[in-house]
Amino acid sequence: MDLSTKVRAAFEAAFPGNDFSFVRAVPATDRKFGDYQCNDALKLAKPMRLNPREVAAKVAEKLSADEAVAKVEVAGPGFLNITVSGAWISSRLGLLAADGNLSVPQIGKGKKIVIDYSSPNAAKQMHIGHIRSTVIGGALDRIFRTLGYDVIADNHLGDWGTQFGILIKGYRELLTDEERENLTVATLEKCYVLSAARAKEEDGVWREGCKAELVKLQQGDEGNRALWKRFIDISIGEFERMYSKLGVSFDTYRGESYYNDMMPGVVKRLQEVSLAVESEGALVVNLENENLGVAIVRKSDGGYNYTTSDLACVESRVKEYQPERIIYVTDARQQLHFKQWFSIAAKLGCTTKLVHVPFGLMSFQGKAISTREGNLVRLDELLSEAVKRSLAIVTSRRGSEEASSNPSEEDIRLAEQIGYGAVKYSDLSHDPITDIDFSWDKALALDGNSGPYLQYAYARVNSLMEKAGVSGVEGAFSVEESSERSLALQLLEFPGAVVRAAEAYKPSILADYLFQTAQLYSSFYQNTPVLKSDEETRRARLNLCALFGSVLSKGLSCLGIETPKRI
RNA sequence: GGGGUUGUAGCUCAACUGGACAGAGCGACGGUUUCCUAAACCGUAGGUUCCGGGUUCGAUUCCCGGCAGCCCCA
Repeated sequence: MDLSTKVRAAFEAAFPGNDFSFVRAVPATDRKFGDYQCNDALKLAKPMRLNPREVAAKVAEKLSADEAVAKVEVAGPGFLNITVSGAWISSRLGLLAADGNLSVPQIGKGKKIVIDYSSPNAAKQMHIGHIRSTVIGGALDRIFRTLGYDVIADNHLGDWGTQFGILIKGYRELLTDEERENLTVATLEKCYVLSAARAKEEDGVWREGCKAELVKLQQGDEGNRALWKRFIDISIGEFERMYSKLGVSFDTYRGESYYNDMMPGVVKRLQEVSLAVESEGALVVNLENENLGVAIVRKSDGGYNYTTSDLACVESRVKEYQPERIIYVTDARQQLHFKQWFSIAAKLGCTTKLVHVPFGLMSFQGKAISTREGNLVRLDELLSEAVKRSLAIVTSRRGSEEASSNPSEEDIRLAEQIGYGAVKYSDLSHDPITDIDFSWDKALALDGNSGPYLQYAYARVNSLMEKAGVSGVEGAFSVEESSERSLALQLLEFPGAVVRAAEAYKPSILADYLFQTAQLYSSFYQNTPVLKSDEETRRARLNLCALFGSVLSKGLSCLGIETPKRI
């Protein structure tokens, strides 16, 4: 039984007949107060018209009867400070180690959720602005799966719209045969820029040509359709190269085009229930009484916009999957848009929980990232730089000239794991809502609170276990010294950290937990001998190390970060 | 003009949803490799949590009013 349950039971025993479901024990803010604290006696005192210290004292009396509790004290205005027994900690560690999920509760069992993230535009290269949605979404994806949810990861590609008219025209007339043969996203991007520039330069003929290609595409012309399909396939192929480096993968790539034909139906339904009304030629939904302004669902030229396509998309997903909720990971600028269409969806009878997870803007050199600003750093450029920097350290640690001038395959692979881990961790370790001004040094930090710090801790624990000739937990745990105790108590918090990260939609909560855990381990490692201690202590400490390794590895895998066995 | 969001150490960020003396990393200064990987560990310095009110036994956290940055809408 976990401690919160025990404390709750003590409240129940002391004051029968009340609802104590909110009562919980949390790790003590300061170890000198004990291992755990409970502040809930203070909340009860007023409604019960009792002195808070007396409430706490009565609960303490009941609690002290429990053999898991070594000491319980009432402090300050009515805090309960609880010290648990070493035996209890050991038995809890045993439960954690014995469970394949490390006691992470399977609260999502039988529940389906859709997570919509990354969503780059087709035919354009990914850049550092795409990291956040991809990495945060990817982490949430893995965290929810760890909690037992059946997750459908969907990539809502920008794969439809006027840019394809421009692209097709450019492809037909501006590219060389060779470029057409070996088509890449970089070529497509260049092709788009050239063609768009020409259309803009008052070249009416060119512009009309682009428009004509678009119309043909929309009307299902076979040639244009095939070309479009090819652009999309090439784009996805290249995106997947990035995704594999970032540790994410998608179940579906349903871009805007997938929902295109459903939009008239959505508009029709909006009109049927009189939600949408004509205004200056456009069709709009007025949400002013909710302070959400006005959402346009069909423009005056007959075109649709994102509100309509998002409504079509949600209808489609609900019909196909009946998910418990749908999570959208996009930048914070879109908050109003999401509030608007969430509200409309609810009015159309959608009962699925819709969640927008907004993240802060990424800028570079103080400016929003854009081609126009010329501050666009391509994602593959960042990732190769990450590998380059970690490779330099990896090879220098090898010590030989040979290793640094001619790195082995193995070292390169290691440098990739470290470099990508550094990039991912630097984003995931912050609250998503924080704005980030990109800098190479921040994105590629290799020491302190960084991905490599965590990977290093893992490599060390792994090496320790190898030397000891053990592969995992064997036999009982035992915690004696304070460095063991601190680490042990921290390890017990792992399931809670995963749950909190999911509830708040913040992978940063898990990242922060793992960093703190690794810090406690590093300190333990430095100051507490393992291999050289006597047989009994050695086995117990090795168990603690093994469990730390499992927690770290599972936690990092939730963040999409690899844990090499050796660094 | 309306709305959202952020404001915490020199810099980058935490603070488990209202708890005890606000914690880390980087940077600075000092120390630790005959000992399980020094990408590490230990220590020192550094704070009016933007400002002013309010609620509360208790506020970085909640409420009201300002100020500043970023963003969205018109």
